[in-house]
Amino acid sequence: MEQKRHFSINLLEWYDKHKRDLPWRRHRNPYYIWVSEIMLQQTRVDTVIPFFNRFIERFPTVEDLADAPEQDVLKCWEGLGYYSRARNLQAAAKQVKELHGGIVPDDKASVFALKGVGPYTAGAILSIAFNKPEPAVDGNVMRVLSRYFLIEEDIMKGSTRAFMESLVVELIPDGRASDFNQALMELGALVCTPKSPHCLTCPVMEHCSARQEGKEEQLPIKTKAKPPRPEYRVVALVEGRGEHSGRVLIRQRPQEGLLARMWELPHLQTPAARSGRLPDEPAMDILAGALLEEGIAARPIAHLTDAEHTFSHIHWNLQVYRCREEDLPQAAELKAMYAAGDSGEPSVQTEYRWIDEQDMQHYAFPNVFLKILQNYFKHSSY
DNA sequence: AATCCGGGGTG
DNA sequence: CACCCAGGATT
Repeated sequence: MEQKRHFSINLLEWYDKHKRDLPWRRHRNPYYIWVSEIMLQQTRVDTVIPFFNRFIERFPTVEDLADAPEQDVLKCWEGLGYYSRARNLQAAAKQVKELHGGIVPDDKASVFALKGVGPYTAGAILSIAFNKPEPAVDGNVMRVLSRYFLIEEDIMKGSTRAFMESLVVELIPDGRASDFNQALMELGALVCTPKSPHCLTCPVMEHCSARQEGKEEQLPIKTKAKPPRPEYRVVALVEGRGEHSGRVLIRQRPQEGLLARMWELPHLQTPAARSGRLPDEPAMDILAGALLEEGIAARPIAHLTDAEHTFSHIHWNLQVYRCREEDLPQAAELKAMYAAGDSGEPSVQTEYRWIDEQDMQHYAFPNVFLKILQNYFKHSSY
């Protein structure tokens, strides 16, 4: 069909002139492409660039990544979000080292078998790094195609994605899979933007069906995500005394689940007051009780700050209280009990550490705790 | 097919 | 501030 031919030819011509100079485009190194594609999942190019440069500097090869301590990998990912991407990437690096001698495989089955690599990323690696005619359909691509071809199906449906993938395969010009897939995404990022697309500078405007129908702003059709549910939490920022003077208490999150194995300030969920936020006195009482139960010898002193953190499905409302380490004999005994007591199950004991500002270098925190800690150390004059 | 995973940008 | 961006794993 003429509309398809026009699209492929003009898009490629545009890309040859407008392609951005990006760190992972300076070499055709499959490892660079792979790392960049994982980072670019749900994350914008401008955000990714500094993280990518630091990551490659720290882990120049697949083997360096495979052999690194996981905490180093998480620390390098700190602030980028979706930390399972980092954990999966390292697990996959170990796969590549052991199964493929450290060489990123170029066959579909092997690439798809890598941890953290699904249909999109497999297609991106195979096409961009190895120029194989595989589709790499992400949000950008679905937006561009839904507009140009006036596809009014819900892009959240698997069947719509499958249709788009078959369409891309038809559109890839012989021998140009790498450039073509990158061009599609580049157009979505720079021209065919979610809001107010820049149709007047678009290389394929002439035969764009949505543009002709005046529907470009209405596409793509997409079911809305559910709003995140609110959660209310009280957080303890425990200031050490005596041998812990000038340091604060942090703990490591559980091995699995949300923010797995990252570090944080001790906190617990509380019921929501009518206004959401609990009044200080009850919140401090709850926190005091919880700290004691955890075997932490500390007492809440005063409200320090509030913070928020939004995940895709949860919205944390955090009330942070400055607490003071106490040497309560009861607490010490409780702590000893907890340490010695085992319920028979191989449960991992929560790790607690006392850290100062410099020690933060060694621990990976979610942004919300990173900011609370940085702000605290900046203003505290111990 | 539905749910669980962060963080930043735009208007 | 409301709204947007969305791949992969798991169940």
